Amino acid sequence: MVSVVKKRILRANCCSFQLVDYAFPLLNTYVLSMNIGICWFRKDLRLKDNPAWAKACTVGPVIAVFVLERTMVDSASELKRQLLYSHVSALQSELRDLGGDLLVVSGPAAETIPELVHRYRVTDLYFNDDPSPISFHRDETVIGSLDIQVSRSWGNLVHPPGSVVTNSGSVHKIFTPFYKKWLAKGIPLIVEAAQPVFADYESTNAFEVQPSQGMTPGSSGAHERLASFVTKISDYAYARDYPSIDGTSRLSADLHFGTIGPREILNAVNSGSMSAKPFVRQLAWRDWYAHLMVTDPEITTSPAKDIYEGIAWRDDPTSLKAWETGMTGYPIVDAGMRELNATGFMHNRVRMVAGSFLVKHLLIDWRAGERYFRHALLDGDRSQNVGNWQWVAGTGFDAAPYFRIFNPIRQSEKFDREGLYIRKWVPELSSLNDKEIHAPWTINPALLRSKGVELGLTYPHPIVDHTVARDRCLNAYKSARDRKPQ
DNA sequence: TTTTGAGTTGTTCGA
DNA sequence: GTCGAACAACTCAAA
Repeated sequence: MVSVVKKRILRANCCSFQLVDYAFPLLNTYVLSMNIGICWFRKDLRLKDNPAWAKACTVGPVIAVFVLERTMVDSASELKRQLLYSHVSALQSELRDLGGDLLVVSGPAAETIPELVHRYRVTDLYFNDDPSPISFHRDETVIGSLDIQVSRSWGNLVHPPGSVVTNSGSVHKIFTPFYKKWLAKGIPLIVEAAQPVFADYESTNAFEVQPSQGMTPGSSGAHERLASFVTKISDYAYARDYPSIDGTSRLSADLHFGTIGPREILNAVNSGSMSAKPFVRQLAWRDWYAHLMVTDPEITTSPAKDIYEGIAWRDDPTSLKAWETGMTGYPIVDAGMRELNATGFMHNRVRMVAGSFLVKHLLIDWRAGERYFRHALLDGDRSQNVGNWQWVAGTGFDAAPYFRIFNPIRQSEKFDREGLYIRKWVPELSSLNDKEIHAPWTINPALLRSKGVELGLTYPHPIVDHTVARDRCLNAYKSARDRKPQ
């Protein structure tokens, strides 16, 4: 489906002519020119609290652009792709309500942006930066091919990278001191955009949007989710640990796509209050992981702590597949992976358990898990995903110590005591009682059969033994540490 | 420069 | 069943 929308020409307020030094500085030749800006929307699919958009609106006629790149499509699950498309469509509607439009183009940004700059005689490019080195490299390439003004902002973090540092100016490697400094800076003001003046351009749709499944897309959806979370934020500290309770903010995908910014969230949750504190702390973690990736881009693909460079990861595609598909035989792990595959979301507590299981029980490289999560999670974001996987693997700054190995059975008993979460996502075990459901292999096979469960047939045998896997993991990490004495 | 205290989310063992 | 210690020293941050 390709719909072409002819744009109204809006020139009424278009009076931002100015004298600029143009093309021949040595001759000191001034010509009468007009600024035309592109606001390049990426992971900031909103108009409110968007510094790039706010700046773009102050200068002259503006063209709102979204570039759909191959890499974006390839690295995302079908669910994630559809969410992206529906957020982009929502932004397009918002812009149309303002009398403008979102120009959606397909192709590598390094080609499409320069083409647009040429076609519309663009003089200024605005966008919000992304902490991922892959995005950064792309942006550098785009900028390098242009000879126009470029304005970059940090729109999706509370405080920009480099602004929260130790007394000696370095980036914190421990979270708590970072958090204290971050808190002390307060909440930055939210920038409001002026009424935009749109340049004359046409929009085409580069993709088809499926009717959304439950989740209201765009900024309005994000604000609905925020409003609903605000009413129960005082329960967050307790409720967030229990996967059968809907106690988390469910704002992670909005933060990833930028349908809402963290500063707006901080304002809405009354961030100084005691009840908001544990949640605000999580937003600080988000900033920290982004800051670390900007200063230390290598952590995207290698351990932050180099003593762990030599861990002898196992190459085991069969186990990896079992993990990905929720067939490990550990009910809490499988429930998590199945929730992920079905919905594009996984509860935070279960992410830790499932992540730890892959890295420590299966001894599979955290990068394999990082790739899978980033693909499948609607909120899958490079800086956040890498930060959290390095935390789980124990290889990150201020990460879990290597000997802290989650016991998937204990975690299940503790945080899904009644098996509600497991029964929802692993229905073949739903006939088991609260005691039996966490570790079905410990139950008498005849009893299991009487409840319609036969291991190896209706549900897998556990692919590793907890105690054996735990020892194997400890040894693997220890020998990596021994090999790299420091 | 030296010193001191602190460090997301756990598990296991033995008293 | 409950409790404290060990896990393992190490790095970081700030006084």
